This record gives sequence, structure tokens and C-alpha cells, in this order.
Amino acid sequence: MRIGELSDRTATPRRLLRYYEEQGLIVPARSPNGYREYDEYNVDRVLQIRGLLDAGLPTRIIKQILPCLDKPRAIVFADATPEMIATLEHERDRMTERVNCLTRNRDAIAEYLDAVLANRG
Amino acid sequence: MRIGELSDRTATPRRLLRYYEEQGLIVPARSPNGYREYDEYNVDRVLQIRGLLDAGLPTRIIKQILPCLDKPRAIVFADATPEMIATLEHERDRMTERVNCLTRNRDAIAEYLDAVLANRG
DNA sequence: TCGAACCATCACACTTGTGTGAGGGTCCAG
DNA sequence: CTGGACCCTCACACAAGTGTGATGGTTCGA
Repeated sequence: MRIGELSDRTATPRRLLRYYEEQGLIVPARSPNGYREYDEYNVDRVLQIRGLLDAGLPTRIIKQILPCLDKPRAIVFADATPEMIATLEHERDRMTERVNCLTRNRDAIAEYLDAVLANRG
Repeated sequence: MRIGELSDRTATPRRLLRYYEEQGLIVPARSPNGYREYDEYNVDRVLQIRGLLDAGLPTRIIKQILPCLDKPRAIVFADATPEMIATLEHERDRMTERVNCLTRNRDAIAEYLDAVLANRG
């Protein structure tokens, strides 16, 4: 599919699809006429990227961790350098912290909402 | 305490403490000489702000939800306008999505790491 | 064959959260 | 009373993600 369809199916502006490519997060093929060509795989990929971006991870980090998130990942063992592993461990712990912080604060908001709604319901 | 001590105790650059103030997230008192004066309360406050920022929430939203996160919150029922409630519900759901996305991907990273480490350990 | 609807690159601009430094007050210890 | 360690405001700058538009090529249906 071309960029327009991918844009529709992922609710992502074309501009950003090109930006993600520029950042090395997706690597579309090119038609003879120069148009970008995407496959089904890229739909999930883009959605995953958006989720991680929305969760606060920068493209630089997303680029590093994306390969590990692929489902059939037997191939990836090769490029598991010590630095890479250290990065991943660090990022994993960071994400855990974020999850805790988010959960804590979301629960507080939910609790507040429940109280408010019960108070007027 | 003055800005330097708060900066030390929260591991936050002075610049950012002033920025958070500019964004209305904290409201320090002022000494006669113009110095900002913070109390103990602000330490937790700043840490909470940092956590939420790191979790991807913009200051604009943080400013809205902070009042609901205070522990003795009986007073706050007053300013619970319908728009405010809608914002909170939206943000609560958004945070839940983020938590899910982060958790999913963190687990994938952890799983990958476990596999890699088992593979060479 | 012409126009609409795509696509391309390039570039300028905005917002947010930060870094950094200039220029200048305050206060305390030596 | 002077030096150093604070504090102030102001301002310019940067990276990242994103918006928007200029300028121009391709494709396809009417």
C-alpha cells in the first residue's frame, strides 16, 4: 500500500510516517516512480511506534528496542551486544518506573472521580 | 527552604523549578528580598510533577490533575466542573492505555532479555 | 487530454521541556 | 568590606515531534 492508505489505517499524518522513516523506525520499499510502498507488517509497526511515543519514549530508544519486540525473534540474538543489553535493561527498568508512576496517579484520579460522581450522583 | 535546597532534594535543575512555577504547577512564597521560599510540601509535589512529566503528560494536563491528587482533598469538590470531570475521565483512560502499552512492551523486552541471557549464561 | 487525487522533496515554524549564560542583586564569613 | 555562594530576571538556543505549505512529478478516470 502507499503512504495514504497507511496514513488512513493508522490515523497517522503522512508527515509523521515520513518522519518515522527518517528516524529509521520504518523502512518502506520504493516503487519505480519513487512512491513509498508499505506492507501489512507496517500497520502494526506504526501503531506500536505511536503507542511507545505516546508513552514517552523517544524515537532514538524506540529504534533500539523495536527489533526485540518482533514476534519471531530468533534472528535477533546476533546483534545483542553488551551495550545493547545494558540499554535494554535500563529501559526496561525505566518503563517499570513509568508504569508504577502512571498507575499510581491514574488510580488517584479514578478514586477522585469516583468520589465526585458518588457525591452528586 | 530556598531554590537551591529544593533543587538538591529533588534532583531538579533550578531552571526547571522556575519553569514549573511559570507553568503554574508550584507557587512558592517570596522572601522580602525576592528569593523563592519553598516548604516540605513542595518536595513531594516536585517529585510527583517529574514523575508525571517523565510519564509523558504535558504540564498543561499535570496542572489540571494535580489538585485531585492531594491527599486531604475534601476542599476540591467545589471546582469539579463538568469540563474538568470530562478532562479527568479522558486523561484517566489515556493513562490506562499508556500503562497497557508500556507494560506490554516492557514485558516483551524483559522476555527478550531473559532469552538472550539464558542463551549465553 | 485535462483535472483531480495522489505522491515526492524541501523548508520554514511552532510547542514543550531543557541548557546555558549574561547582568545584576543579597548575604554571610573571613 | 570584600569574596564567594547564593538568588533574581531575561534571553537566546536546542532537540523532538508535529503542522503547513511551496513546488513539482505520476496516475487515472471523465
